[in-house]
Amino acid sequence: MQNIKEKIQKGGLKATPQRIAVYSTLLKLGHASADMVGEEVKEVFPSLTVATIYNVLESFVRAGLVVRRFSSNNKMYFDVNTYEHAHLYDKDMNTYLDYDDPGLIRLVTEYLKSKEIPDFNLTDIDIQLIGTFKERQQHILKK
Amino acid sequence: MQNIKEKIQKGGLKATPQRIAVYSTLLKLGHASADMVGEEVKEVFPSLTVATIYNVLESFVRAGLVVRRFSSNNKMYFDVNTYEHAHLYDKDMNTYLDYDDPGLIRLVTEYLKSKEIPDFNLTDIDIQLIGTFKERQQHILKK
DNA sequence: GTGATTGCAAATTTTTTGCAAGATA
DNA sequence: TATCTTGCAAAAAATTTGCAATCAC
Repeated sequence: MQNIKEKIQKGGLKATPQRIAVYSTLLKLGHASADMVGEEVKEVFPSLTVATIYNVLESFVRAGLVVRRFSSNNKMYFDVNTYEHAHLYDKDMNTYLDYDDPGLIRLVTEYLKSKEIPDFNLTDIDIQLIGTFKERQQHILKK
Repeated sequence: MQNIKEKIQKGGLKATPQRIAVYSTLLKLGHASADMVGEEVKEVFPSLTVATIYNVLESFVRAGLVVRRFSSNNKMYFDVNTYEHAHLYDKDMNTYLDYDDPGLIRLVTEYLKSKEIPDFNLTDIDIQLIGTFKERQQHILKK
């Protein structure tokens, strides 16, 4: 879409085809590790290099288009949804699912407003609900 | 201490000197990446290998003595404090600090009790307060 | 004694870098 | 055109593996 291009430019970045491809892949995936993006983006843009993918993702983070996601395996994850939302994290599969519950975020934000954490400049709240999905995708083997 | 040995054995593991060294290092550090543990443990046990450190940490995780910490850089972190607590995460320095606020955890736990998340077996809640520490350690350069 | 654990070295996986060529605003 | 961005290949960083020697129980 055209508005992807605009978003990228609004971040002060040049809207190259590579960036557009990565961004729209991220929109599709929601949150993904660098190589999940790589796998997926190759479908539409086979010539993209890993190095470029990392470059692009890094530029997105700097521009605030995307946010680094936390994980407990040793991979960097990225997330396009910059609105506030929590995550369900499947610890067996290392996968994320958005958990969209404005009430939860609001609750915590309100609570923290009353506390003043000394010497800390709070910019973000990240809530992960850790567990496992019952059945469903359990047949997919961890590689 | 003697009770480190007991804790390790209580987890069904053999209390080897390496494990004792790693565990007491973790107690000292609170939470640390594998190579932070490595750096630190070498002081007291110089012959320890990286491979062993990873083995030991992995065995601790399996035994429930230690918990994998979430991070947004590409490193695995580990945490000995298995009681529930939130974390302050300094995004510039990639460091953690315990944020010990039982009220916060309780608040969220209570809230989620009322919700039933479909198909999800919730085992843990992880709250990260992301930001930067004002001054203080800012002079330490990121490597 | 026996099975679990260590340590080595080498392999894998993930991320980063330097730099020349190319594309964007 | 001037600057930013890409792509390559190679390096660095982080984690894992196979296997023989060793140790804890």
